[in-house]
Amino acid sequence: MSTSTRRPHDDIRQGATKPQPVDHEVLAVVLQVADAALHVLLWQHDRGPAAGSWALPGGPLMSDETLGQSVARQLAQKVDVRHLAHLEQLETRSDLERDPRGRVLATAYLGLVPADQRSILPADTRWHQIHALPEMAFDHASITSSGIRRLRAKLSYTNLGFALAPTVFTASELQAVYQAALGHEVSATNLKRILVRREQIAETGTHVSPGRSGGRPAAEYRFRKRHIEVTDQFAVLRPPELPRTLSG
Amino acid sequence: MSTSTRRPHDDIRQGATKPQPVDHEVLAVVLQVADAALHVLLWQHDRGPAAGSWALPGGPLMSDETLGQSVARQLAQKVDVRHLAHLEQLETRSDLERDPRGRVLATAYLGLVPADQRSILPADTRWHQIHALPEMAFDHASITSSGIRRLRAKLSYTNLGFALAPTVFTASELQAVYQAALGHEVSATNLKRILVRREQIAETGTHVSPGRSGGRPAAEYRFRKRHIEVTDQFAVLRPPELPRTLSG
DNA sequence: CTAGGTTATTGACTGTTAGTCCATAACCTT
DNA sequence: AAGGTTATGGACTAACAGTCAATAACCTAG
Repeated sequence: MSTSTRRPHDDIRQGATKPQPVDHEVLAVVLQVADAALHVLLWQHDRGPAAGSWALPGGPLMSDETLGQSVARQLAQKVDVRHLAHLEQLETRSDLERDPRGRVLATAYLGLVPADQRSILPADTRWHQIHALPEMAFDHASITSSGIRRLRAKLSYTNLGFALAPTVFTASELQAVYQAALGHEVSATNLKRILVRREQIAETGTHVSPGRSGGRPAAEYRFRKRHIEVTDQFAVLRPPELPRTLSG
Repeated sequence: MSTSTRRPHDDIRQGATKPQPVDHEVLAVVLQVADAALHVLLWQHDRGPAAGSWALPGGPLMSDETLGQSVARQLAQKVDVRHLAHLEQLETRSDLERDPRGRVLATAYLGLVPADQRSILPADTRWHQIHALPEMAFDHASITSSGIRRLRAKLSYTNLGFALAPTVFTASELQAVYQAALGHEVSATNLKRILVRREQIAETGTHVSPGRSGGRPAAEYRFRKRHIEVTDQFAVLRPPELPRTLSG
């Protein structure tokens, strides 16, 4: 103990290396579907060791804010944060060499913007297709991959689609969003049936105004919940007392 | 923008709050099944503001180690780390008030010990049943809940059972492990069939030596992989070109 | 006004996965 | 040998997912 006030625990062995405070930054992998492709928000360094390369939005953690507050504050400089339908913590990177300027821990977040939101971006900021990424700073490419992997996994067993789809959408539009996000073909028929059965989406009762497509007007749907929930369907080996559905 | 100096890197505006380095600690939620119950490893504070209450193993991050190295090093003081069959990052907590001694970020890990490993513990350290937890320090109870939630989810859609079960086990033993970890009844017949179909476990060809139980000798199994893998079965809306099985 | 094009929707059919139950197997002890 | 105990496998059902084709509801061209 002694009189030092800067110790997480009471009893710290002194060694060659000390538990000294470390710089900490926040980063965000912000994803949106547009033009049938998944995009990530990046901004371009104009100086420093990574000048010219593209980086995830973020910046240093301030002393009086939580990580969540920090990422929201810093994202606000790049995109309208009111457009973010979802924001969750992803992981914390701690490689000693991840930033050549010195040791910086980085906590990454995953943010999702619905496909119908149009953001006004600063001059140094752009959406990039995930299949045509530019040269990226530090470990940001790797962090981006983590974010995409997390999104794809959660699309399968949660209702996270609400954060990528428009508020109201047709089965075709939803299919296009999932297809772009998952990176492979998706059947609109099957997708709609699965999400209705899981009670993630419901018909609004309205239809697309006829004449726009030349075909039959499509029924419109919306997600029933706009916060993340895990599909219980998916929970293999569920408790025996719970009936799987209300039927029979 | 323009000449504004509020940029995440290179150039930091000085304000009321500064991006000053912050203390960082590592914590571990180490879980093991024993006596038909899930247990978590805790040690008891003998001084400081949380004296008497129980804490997760961990401690301050040193300046020359990654978070993963740090948690391994600190866990070694409480348990034989060679027993850990799995260790993964869980989340980073950043509440300003999580530790009354001052601001400390904490990155939590989830560690798993197979049921047949017997650890020799220090005097201040004990396994606690998760349904009979003592008073816990700071936000450690909440972090423990996160770890348990993560374990239970991953037991459903990954082969993470390998990290809780003994190397070789019978269907009954596996059922007991899953039942304790999941916290509800599990059918041994169904469990074995599901894990065999997913190709997570396979028969060793051996049987339990007769005479120990009075009944028919049980066949023994082992997990085929001892690193985590996601069940592809579970991936709803999988790519259409992939056949689901080899049949047909 | 009708024929044919386009998109959407529904239902039928199939195969896979999971949950339950019971008969049988393989050991034990008395 | 009978009866107890634990393990195993098969039968059955239900739920879930994937595919396809028929039909519906709009359009435009002629």
